[in-house]
Amino acid sequence: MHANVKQNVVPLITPGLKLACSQCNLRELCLPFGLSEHDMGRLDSLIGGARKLKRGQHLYRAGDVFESIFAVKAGFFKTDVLTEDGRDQVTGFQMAGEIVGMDGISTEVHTCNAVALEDSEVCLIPFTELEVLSSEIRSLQHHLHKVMSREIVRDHGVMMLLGTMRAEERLAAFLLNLSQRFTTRGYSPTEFHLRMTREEIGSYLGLKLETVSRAFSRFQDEGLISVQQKHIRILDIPRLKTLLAPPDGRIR
Amino acid sequence: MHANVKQNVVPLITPGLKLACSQCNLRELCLPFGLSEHDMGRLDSLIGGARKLKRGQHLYRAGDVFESIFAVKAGFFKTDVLTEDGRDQVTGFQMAGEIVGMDGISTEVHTCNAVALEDSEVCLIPFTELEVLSSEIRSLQHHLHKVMSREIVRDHGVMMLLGTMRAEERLAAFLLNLSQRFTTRGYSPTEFHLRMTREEIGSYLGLKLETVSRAFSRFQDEGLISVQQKHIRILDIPRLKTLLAPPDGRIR
DNA sequence: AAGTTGCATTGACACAGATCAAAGGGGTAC
DNA sequence: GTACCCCTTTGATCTGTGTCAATGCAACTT
Repeated sequence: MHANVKQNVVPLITPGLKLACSQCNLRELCLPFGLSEHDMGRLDSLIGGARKLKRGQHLYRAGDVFESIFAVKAGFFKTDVLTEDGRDQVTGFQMAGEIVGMDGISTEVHTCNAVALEDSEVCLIPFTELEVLSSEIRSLQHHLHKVMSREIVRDHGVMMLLGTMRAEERLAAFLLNLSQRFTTRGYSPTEFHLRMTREEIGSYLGLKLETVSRAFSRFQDEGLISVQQKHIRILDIPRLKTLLAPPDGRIR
Repeated sequence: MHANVKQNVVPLITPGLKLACSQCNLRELCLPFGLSEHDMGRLDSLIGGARKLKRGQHLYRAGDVFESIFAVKAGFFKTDVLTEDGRDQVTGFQMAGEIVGMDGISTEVHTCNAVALEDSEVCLIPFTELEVLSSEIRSLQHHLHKVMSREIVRDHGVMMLLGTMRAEERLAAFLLNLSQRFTTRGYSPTEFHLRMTREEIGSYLGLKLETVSRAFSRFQDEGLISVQQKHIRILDIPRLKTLLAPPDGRIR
C-alpha cells in the first residue's frame, strides 16, 4: 500500500553531523533531562552520531535487529505495526525530543516500522552502551525508566481513545494532543501542518480516511477549526475540549 | 459503577508469607529470569514481602504515590484507567508471573487502578531499590528493560486489536491470548474460568457487554467453544485462529 | 505549461454494533 | 438454606461509521 517501497536505501550515519546534547535545545525534552554538565558529556560520547532521513525513508523495519534507540532531533515520524494477515495500525507519531525504537528491547528485534513523514534527523543511541552508562549514572537510569513508562502510559491513553471514544471525540483528542506537543516545543498551538495523510490519521485513530475527512469538515462547518488540506488552524480550543467531555457527564 | 467501593481497606503486608524467588516456580516467567543463584538471593533480599488481596480489593489506585512494582504470585488482576469525564477502559488482565504497576514510574504517581479479580497474592518490589540493584546486576537491569518493552509491545497489540478488528475477531484474539498464557503456566489451553465479567471483557475489547455475550453465543452455536457463564472450553483452536486472518487476505 | 498521480472531499447506501428492554440463572451473603 | 442481587442472555430497533463511487484539488514531473 505504501508507495515508498523502493526508497529502501539504508540511511548512512553522518559523522560530521554530531551535535552534543549539551548544545541541543531539545535536551530538556529528551534523554539527557536532569543530567549534570559532566554526565551529559558522558552521554554525548556514546551517542553514535546523527542520521538524516528523507521523507518516506524507514528508520527501521519490523524484523530488523535491535541495536539502538533513536532520539528525534528534527522532523516527524510515524510507527506502525503490520501483521501477516494484512492488518496495519499506526501506533504513534513522534516529533523532536521524543524517543523511538523501544519496542525492540524486549525481543532484540524491532516489532514495528518507523518511517520519516518529512525530512528528518535522529540521534542514534546504542542501547547496550546506554545500559552500561545508565548503571553508572543514577539519574540517567531513572530517566530512561521514566521515558519507557511514559510510553506505556501514552499507550493506555490511546487504548482509552480507541476503546471508548466516537469519531469526532477521537479527532478532537488527536488535534489537542498535537497542539499541546507543539506548544511544548515552542511552536504555535493553533496553527500547524499535518505531516501525515488522512489515511494515517485514520489508522492511528481506528477510523477510515473518509470518516476523518468528514470529521474535519464538520469541525470546520462549526467554526472549531479551519482546514485546508494539511494546514490546520484551531479556532476554538476550549470548545474542542468540551467535545471530549460529554455534557451529560456519562457517569456509567 | 463498581460495587467494591467499600472494600477500600489497605491490604497489609504479610511478612511471614515471604517466599524466595529461588523457591518460586514462577521464576522463569518473572523478574528473576536469567539470574544466577547468587544474584537471585540479592533480589530476594530487597523484595518487600508478599501481599494478599481478596477479590475486589485494589492493589493500588490512580493517584496513589508510586513506590513499588508488583509481581503477581497467584491470582488474577485487571488494570483500568478512568478519566474525569467518566470514561473507563480496562487496559489489561494480569496473571501469575506478570509485573503490574509500571505505569507509575513516569510521574511517581499511578495512573491506573489495579484490582484483584479473585483472591490473589503479589510480591512487592520497591522500585528505587530495584534500580539500585539493577545498576549492579547487568542481567537484572536488562531483563527489567525487556519487561517494560514487552509491555509496550503488548499495548501495540491491543491498539491493533482495537483499531482494526471486528467484534468476533477481538473476542477470538482475546480467548487465544488467554489460552496461550494459561499454557505457559501449565494450565489447560482449552478449559478455564474467566475471572472477569462480560462488561470487563467488553471494556478491554472496546465493545459493549451485550456484544461480548452475543459473540460468545455465536461461537458456541458454531461449535468453536462451549460457554457456561464464566466457564469456557475451547473446542476448535485452529478454526478460532482462522477468524483472525480474514480469508480474503484483506490486503489494503 | 500540461499531464500525471496521489490525496482529499463529498454523497448514497449498507451494516455491525450500540442501545433499550425484559427475563432467566447462579453465586454470595446472611 | 434461602433470598437477593448481579451477571448474563436474548430480542427489537436505532445509528454511527464503513463501504463504494465519483469528483476535485494540488504538487511534482517532464
